[in-house]
Amino acid sequence: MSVIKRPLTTHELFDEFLRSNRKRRTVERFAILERVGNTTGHFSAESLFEIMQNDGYHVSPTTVYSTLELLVECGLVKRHRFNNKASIYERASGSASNHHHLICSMCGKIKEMRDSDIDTIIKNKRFPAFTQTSFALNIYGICSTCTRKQRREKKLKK
Amino acid sequence: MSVIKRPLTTHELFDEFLRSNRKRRTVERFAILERVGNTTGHFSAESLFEIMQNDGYHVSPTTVYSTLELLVECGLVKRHRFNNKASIYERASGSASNHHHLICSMCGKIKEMRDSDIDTIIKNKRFPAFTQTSFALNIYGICSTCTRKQRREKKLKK
DNA sequence: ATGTATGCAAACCATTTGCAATGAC
DNA sequence: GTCATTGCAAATGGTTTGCATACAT
Repeated sequence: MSVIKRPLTTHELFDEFLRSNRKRRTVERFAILERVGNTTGHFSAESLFEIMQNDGYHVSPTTVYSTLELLVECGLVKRHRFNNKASIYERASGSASNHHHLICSMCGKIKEMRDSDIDTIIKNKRFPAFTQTSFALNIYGICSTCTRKQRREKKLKK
Repeated sequence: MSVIKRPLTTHELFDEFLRSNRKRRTVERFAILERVGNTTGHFSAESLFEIMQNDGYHVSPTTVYSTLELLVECGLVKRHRFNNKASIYERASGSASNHHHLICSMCGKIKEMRDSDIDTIIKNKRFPAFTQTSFALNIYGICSTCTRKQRREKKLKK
């Protein structure tokens, strides 16, 4: 009997999640998880669907949506609703590399940002009648490109 | 000539915003701003539209949407996209009373939370090539009601 | 006078739903 | 065998758009 502990793979985590919630472990669900595992940044339900198609793997959008919901539920994927209509997803890599988003109010571009001070202070906060599991921090502002654009436009007005 | 400074009213702020952006100061826009000023918590575009109707003031949903966008643009209103499909708005009261949201992942209920330590650390953060104007912090977790519900359900399973 | 804003209806489009067929258990 | 899941097509619903009319400038 092995006592060596290694972190569970995402496959194992998802498997266990499905098992313990009496949900079925279908090939589609694991095929989707696999493609999610290959993503590096943000992706939409639609782009994930296209990735599957390009791989020659047939799944319906319906299944992509429902599986993404499960993955969000079990914490393997994060879902964001920035300013566009479509939801944006991303892999929830280990909690160590939690990151936040800088969103330009002018062009909508999104950059990632890490800050352990912020992480620590928020994670250690306790709230009455509420058990924290995670948090999302979105910082709005103007990116340097748009700042320059703004300056140019102001000059023209004068 | 008066040198006494008082904070501008939201009406004045909006007026100035419209002026300087060469947008028209229509009665509808100010009528909507007035109703927004009477709200206390979260509201949707639809509920705001209904408030106007109940007041006997005729505006189209189109105008409500476009005016809300202007109000968000000039910082008088905040827009949130939590987990439902509809956007949620709220008045952006003075920056002093900035607040954040505790969102229950099970029932979706949203509570407000204030924390000056968190505010300070985030506000004072500087980012490369990005000028911060505001931020939104959403904390996810389980509310006490749902925690109790969870415990009951686990007992039943056994 | 000029052209933006309004309001209606129609379009949009990401997501959800209904339902028959499939397949995990 | 049972019943959740899949996949298609159709529905949903908040939001946006097109366009004629009204009105701020």
